[in-house]
Amino acid sequence: MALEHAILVSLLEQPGSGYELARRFDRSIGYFWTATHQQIYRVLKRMENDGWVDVREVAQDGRPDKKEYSVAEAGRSALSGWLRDPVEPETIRHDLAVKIRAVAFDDPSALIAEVVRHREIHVARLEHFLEGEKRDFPDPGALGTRQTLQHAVLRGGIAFQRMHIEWLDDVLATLHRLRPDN
Amino acid sequence: MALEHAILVSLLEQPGSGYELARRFDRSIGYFWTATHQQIYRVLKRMENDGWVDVREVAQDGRPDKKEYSVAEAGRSALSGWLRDPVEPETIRHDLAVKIRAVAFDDPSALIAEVVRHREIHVARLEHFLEGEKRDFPDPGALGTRQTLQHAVLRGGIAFQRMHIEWLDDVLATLHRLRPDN
DNA sequence: GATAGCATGTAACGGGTTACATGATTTA
DNA sequence: TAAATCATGTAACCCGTTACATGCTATC
Repeated sequence: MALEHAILVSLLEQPGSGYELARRFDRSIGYFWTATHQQIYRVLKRMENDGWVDVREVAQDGRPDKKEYSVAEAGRSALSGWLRDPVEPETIRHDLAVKIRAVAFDDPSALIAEVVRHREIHVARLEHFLEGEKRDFPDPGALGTRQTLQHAVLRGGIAFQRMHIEWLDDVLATLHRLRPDN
Repeated sequence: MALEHAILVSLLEQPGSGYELARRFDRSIGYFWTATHQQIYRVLKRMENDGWVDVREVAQDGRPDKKEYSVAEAGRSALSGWLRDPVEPETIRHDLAVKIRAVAFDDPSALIAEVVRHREIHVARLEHFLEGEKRDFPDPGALGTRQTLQHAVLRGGIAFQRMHIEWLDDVLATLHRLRPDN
């Protein structure tokens, strides 16, 4: 499990509330990890109980109060220990691949639309990532350590989207070859 | 959720026991989906209760009896309906990416070994996939529908491994640039 | 005699998803 | 006045992981 560690990294980069963390998981952290606010609040509470994070009530005007979390010493060393533990490479669970093999027992036409839809989503994500790259890392030669690492992770997200788009093109060509009448 | 649908596809390709399904999930289905025998037995029981699969007790000599499952009509139409429903593209959850960003607050050297380890695992998986390709699809021009689709899925797995290896090389170069003394 | 393979399960735990719930403020 | 944003949570359900459990047969 890395959600708690992803939260620790994000809070080390910048302390913030559960709500703010949820927004970060929609943006930069979303390049490699997703989490909903429900998950985040649940884990934050556990981390608070375990002494991994400190909380500070912050009054705001024109907005609800918030709880600002920051990393405590125990959290820092928990992260450090985890960094030294091996983690498993990601296992693939790809619904589309199941559907592709299922087409052998069904009509391909419905799947073609679905593959096109997925392709569009990956193209949109790629564009979003490329915009983020242009905005946040315009001069890759002149980055600090933190940004150099963030950029390397973002390049992984970009490569992931590009690979998907190419593979989906391949799948589409294959599906069309199955029915030349289409 | 696609485990039950992956099982349906596998049983359509070839009826079999829970044990046999578990082995298939270690092999060809493992290109795009993983599952343990515990999961499979649990889901098979549910599918049996729902009338998606039929069971037949098969006595064997020199081996324990087994329950051979095959797809029932209700299972076939459930799969057909699912094929027509949109599924979400995979969300990325990448522990290594969390670790990479965490390095900004820790020593990079431990991570380098971990990245090298991951790279080796992906190289081994790539080789395994390429062997499977050579063995099962030696003449891609002369495949039936089912195998053409299986091959397309396998090409996705191959592309996934290649992308990973390239990205991990990129990450390693980045980490080394952070510490030119290493 | 020990290990590996065949075959089927139960139980406990934690994580992820979805739905539900509240309440204030700002903007269209 | 309706919708969007800020902010925090509870509850239920299912899925995936890990550990435990049994017992037979074939091979080394």
